[in-house]
Amino acid sequence: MTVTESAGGSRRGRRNDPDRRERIAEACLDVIAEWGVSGTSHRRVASAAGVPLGSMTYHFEGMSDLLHTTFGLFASRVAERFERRLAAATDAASARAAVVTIILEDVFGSPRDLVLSHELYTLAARDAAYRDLTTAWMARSRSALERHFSPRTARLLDALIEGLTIHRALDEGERDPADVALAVELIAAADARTR
Amino acid sequence: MTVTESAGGSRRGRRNDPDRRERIAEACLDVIAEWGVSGTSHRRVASAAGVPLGSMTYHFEGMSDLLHTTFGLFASRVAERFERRLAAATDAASARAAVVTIILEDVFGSPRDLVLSHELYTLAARDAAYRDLTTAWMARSRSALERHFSPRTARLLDALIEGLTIHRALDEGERDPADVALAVELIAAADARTR
Amino acid sequence: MTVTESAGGSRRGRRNDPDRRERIAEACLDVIAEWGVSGTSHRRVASAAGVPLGSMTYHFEGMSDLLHTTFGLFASRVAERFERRLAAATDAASARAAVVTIILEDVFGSPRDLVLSHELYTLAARDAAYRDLTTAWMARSRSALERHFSPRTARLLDALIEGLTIHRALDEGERDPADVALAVELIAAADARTR
Amino acid sequence: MTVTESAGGSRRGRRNDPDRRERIAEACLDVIAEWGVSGTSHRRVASAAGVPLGSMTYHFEGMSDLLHTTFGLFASRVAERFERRLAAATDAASARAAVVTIILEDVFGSPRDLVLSHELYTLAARDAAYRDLTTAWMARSRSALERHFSPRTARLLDALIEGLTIHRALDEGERDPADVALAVELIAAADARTR
DNA sequence: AATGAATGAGACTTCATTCAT
DNA sequence: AATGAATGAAGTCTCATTCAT
Repeated sequence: MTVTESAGGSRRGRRNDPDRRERIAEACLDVIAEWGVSGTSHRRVASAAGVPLGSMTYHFEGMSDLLHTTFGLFASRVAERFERRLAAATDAASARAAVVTIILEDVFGSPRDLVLSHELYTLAARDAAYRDLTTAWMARSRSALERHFSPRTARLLDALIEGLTIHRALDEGERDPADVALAVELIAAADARTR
Repeated sequence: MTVTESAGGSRRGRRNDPDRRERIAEACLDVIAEWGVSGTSHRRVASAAGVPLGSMTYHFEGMSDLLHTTFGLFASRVAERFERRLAAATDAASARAAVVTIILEDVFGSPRDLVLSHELYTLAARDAAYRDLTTAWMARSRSALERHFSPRTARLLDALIEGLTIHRALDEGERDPADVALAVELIAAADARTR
Repeated sequence: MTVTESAGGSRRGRRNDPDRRERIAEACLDVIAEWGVSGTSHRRVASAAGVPLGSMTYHFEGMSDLLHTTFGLFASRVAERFERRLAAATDAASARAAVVTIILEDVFGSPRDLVLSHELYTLAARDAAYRDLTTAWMARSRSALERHFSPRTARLLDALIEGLTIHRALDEGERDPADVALAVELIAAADARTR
Repeated sequence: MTVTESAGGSRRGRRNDPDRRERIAEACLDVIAEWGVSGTSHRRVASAAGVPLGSMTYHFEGMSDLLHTTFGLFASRVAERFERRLAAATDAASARAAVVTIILEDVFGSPRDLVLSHELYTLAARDAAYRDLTTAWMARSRSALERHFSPRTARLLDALIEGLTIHRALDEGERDPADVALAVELIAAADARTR
């Protein structure tokens, strides 16, 4: 193969580039984070990925295909981190602590992911074609929670995480981090009783 | 909304057709509901409102102004309904029932509002200029809840409503409506203890 | 824009260019003549008309609209010439001579019109949306012929004109102009008998 | 067709899949019938023929080569049918009947062939490179007619067929099939006299 | 011999905004 | 005060063709 351009001279060979598709999706994530779905164009993504414009519709059926692929990447990445957190918990108490950590650190801590989540939500709320992504994502979260909680509690905890996340993002007023721990306790406490 | 302008002295007038602006915002809401923020254009809104294209940039500074005004209208309308529900409650029990009703009927029941909410959330998550809208909206919700619950419980309930709403919208799997009532009970039960 | 506007003091403003649409159609005819319908693009027409690209879809709904308008112009222009020739004939003999002239001079004599005719025919053969143009055109020709011949003879003469035209255009072999006169006589001779 | 290449010695080979070229041309005919010459692309033809895109420019010099080959196939096929009809005629009367049949059934009866004919005509009217095809086609028709009619009558009959065909295709008004027989009689009658 | 990958040019169309009236 | 006309930029997508394999 012709390989990385650093080897060749000024020529930009790169004839076969099997990672091309993935690199584009990765760049697309950056573009969405910065410009929003509504500001995402083939041009901007191509430029961010360092590929010619014509490459976009060669590798992706169209904008929908590109967005779907990109958000699939994103959701799966976030879900993985979620799972890792909970897999590390050893008992009910540490599981509850893990949930609090997820909310306070993972979600509140990364504005980029938060923005991306909302972009996906909006897409999925409007267009069922993206709902497979959110459905699968939530299924993974729920499943991870079910290692430590009953199905019902898992559902409620997951919803709570979502709601706190949103309000943190959209409400400029200050919030007390202690609320998070309390809420988790309230919901999880039920688990002992109803399990 | 966009009070700034009409208050200023540099640009008087516009008093002779006060309905025009609002009619445009109303049409804009329809356009957003159908096409999304990303598909909303001056042309489409003008056409939906039955006003000439030139009218758009005459009555609104630009797209941001238009969107801000439009979503202000929307948020205020949804908040009003929320307040009305809770104002009708007479005691803690009926207040909890009101919350359940809000979730099951008002939110789950109107896909249009759900889509519009997400559009606004995404806008606000990315752009602080829209966060005054969401902040004010949530303040009204919280305040309405505080007629019956402690501030902390109000915050948690509000977050819960949000989270359940989202999951209902984005998860294609079936959900048990009874969960909603349970969750409200769990959160609100704390109120008695912590109040 | 640009509009070097010579004198004109109190003359109406040049901002409005009411002839714009027609000028574009005229330029489009040139482009089709040179590049064919298949080589006709907004860009080329805009450039030929000396208007900005954005002007194209402002003045015309789309390519179909542009082609339809343009060919309407063309057909009507050719039909006029046809009518004028026949209107000038005073008796059966001079009418037959007029038909021969039309074939030998008007049609054979202008390769441009011949090419344009074929472009329209192909369009109309495929797409019924253009058939109103050809139908109207033929109706005018027939009607002009009926000033001097019976309806049936008019139809046959018109068809003959068409056929000779095509063959002249597509057959590189030499043709005897006398054939044209003979054919017209053969068809028209029937007129005396069947009228 | 495109004999030039396979005859040359500089570019041997290609012997191991002789059907490939023809299969592509066949598919190209379908594509032209559906999309028109202007909508015909290598991609569409490759897809219709079930061959890889790269195969197109391998087997054909370019679009012109492809179109020329394809229309050669078409013209030869239509000419064959024409010849068969006339070869079956045994005397002047049955020959005239054959001509009427050709017009009424073969041409009027198959919209696909009509569209394809016009596509070729337009190509040939504009570009002399395709005129060898139409010239050869018409020579075959004329030759077939000359089995029964004088050269001059053959030419006129052929032109008449063409003209009636076009008018039938492009004029939405109703036509009387009897006209066809009459026209043939008028033209052919001359044959007896002038032969 | 044959082809999948890749690309730059250009296709049509929509857009927010400006400007003269 | 209000608007129709107009435009340059940018949108998505398709294309013929080249090239490395």
